[in-house]
Amino acid sequence: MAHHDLQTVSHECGDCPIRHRAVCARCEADELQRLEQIKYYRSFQAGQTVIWSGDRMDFVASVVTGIATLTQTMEDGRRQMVGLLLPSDFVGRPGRPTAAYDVTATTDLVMCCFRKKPFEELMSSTPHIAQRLLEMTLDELDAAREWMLLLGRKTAREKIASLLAIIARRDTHLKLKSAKGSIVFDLPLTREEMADYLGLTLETVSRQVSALKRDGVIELEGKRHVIVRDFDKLLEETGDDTDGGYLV
Amino acid sequence: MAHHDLQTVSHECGDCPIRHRAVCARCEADELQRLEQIKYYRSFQAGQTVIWSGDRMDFVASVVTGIATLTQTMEDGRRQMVGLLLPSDFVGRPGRPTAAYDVTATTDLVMCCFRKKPFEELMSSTPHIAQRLLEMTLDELDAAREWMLLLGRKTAREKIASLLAIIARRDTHLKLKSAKGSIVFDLPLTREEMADYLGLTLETVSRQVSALKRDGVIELEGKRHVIVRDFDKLLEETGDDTDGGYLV
DNA sequence: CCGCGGGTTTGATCTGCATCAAGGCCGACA
DNA sequence: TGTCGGCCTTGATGCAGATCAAACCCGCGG
Repeated sequence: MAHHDLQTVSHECGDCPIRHRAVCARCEADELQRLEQIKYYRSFQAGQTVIWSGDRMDFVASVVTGIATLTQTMEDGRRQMVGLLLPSDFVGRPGRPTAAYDVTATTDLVMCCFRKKPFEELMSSTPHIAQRLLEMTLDELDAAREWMLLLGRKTAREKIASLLAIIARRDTHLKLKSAKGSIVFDLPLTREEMADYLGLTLETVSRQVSALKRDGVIELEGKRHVIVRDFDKLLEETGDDTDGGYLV
Repeated sequence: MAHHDLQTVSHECGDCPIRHRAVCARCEADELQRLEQIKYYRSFQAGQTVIWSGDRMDFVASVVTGIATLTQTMEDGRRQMVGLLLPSDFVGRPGRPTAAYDVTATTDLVMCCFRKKPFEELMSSTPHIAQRLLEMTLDELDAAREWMLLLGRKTAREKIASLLAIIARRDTHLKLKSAKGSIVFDLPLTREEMADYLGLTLETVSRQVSALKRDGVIELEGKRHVIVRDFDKLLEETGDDTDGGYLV
């Protein structure tokens, strides 16, 4: 099959990761059409549960707008967040029938869903989708392992700084450290959610956020609005290697 | 292309995960031959470093015999193990030029390596290899997230019990709980390595192992040889859901 | 205008694990 | 056979973060 002009085409929902490398506009058009056919949108209100751990999950999806969390809960109620889904992040595992975690909308949320069965078929007929998914999954794995270091070895203050740095980075699309200018963002999580993410209690989170503010690392307007005037200063608090870039 | 008799063929290194689903013996033979061509073995002594984080990594590999660990280290020396590689586990990420973690042999180790470039080519021409890798990576991601719960929310005693349960399970290939009979195995890790895995200090590990022994949850012969007479009793100590199976 | 409730802060106290320190065990090697 | 060096255990003490307990802030509905 001859390939024609090279260009990137993406199906219409913004940053959705289920899009193709630049291959061949014609072949892509085909696949995109098939994607469109199995795709639908779902909206959730802040606080709503998207799916419970163990439930049958017959779709895969990507976040269009809003924020969702993945959490695990122990019988006695101890909770650990194991993932934070921002726009363009992907949820769901082809080949797995049930959800492995609770997925919850922490803000109003729109997801772009693909019915799983046809998605899997599409996947096996178009190899680069599997490769794209593999790449994304490897990224998630790296992030999870980075988080293991945080949970196992960082102090409360370092944990808070790391979380703030990650959110700041994600919000502003800076991949590495950016020295210039202030970064301003709204915390998408309550203190309790931050605690569940960091393996702390909400009181400790509150105290450490106050401490970072007192020490001039961050500024706060209200409880959620954060201003970082000197990102490097924040990075120093994370305990991470600062010179080698973020993901070594 | 016509498919012939269905059967599973595997290239000759034991449990290596880079093997094929049952497809077609003839097609497989082809691919296996290509795999053989790019494959080689490497041996390491206990304690040797296989590769340092950040180094160029021009192969992917699977563990044939022995045990290796993945660790991350902070500048000040705090260490967190982020993966434990037992026979048949896979290391390396297609599409990534450098290693993301230190890989160390904790016992004598034999790995079956594939040169990365040709492996990637093979991967793009035989889609089910990418799918197999995706599946394995998803499994690793699940394990990493399970571990995040452990690091963030479990007590020292629960952490030890969980580690013992995982090793016992891996050693004996039981997928879920098995009530019957004693399980006997050797700890493949020193107390310090266990500590690095669990986000504890070696002293705490030692104390909690002693405590589990004192409380009759495990028996010890020497320092490394563990006997679990009642696996359920051990599972109760892990804090995990015991009824729903292991991976919910 | 008040009262209510969810999220947050702050203080006082407690505790599980880290830290510091001393020995014990045991295999290797002279 | 002694002793040296890894690894492990055990004890004493300290401290970061958990827990318990108030009170504050602020948007919202009455």
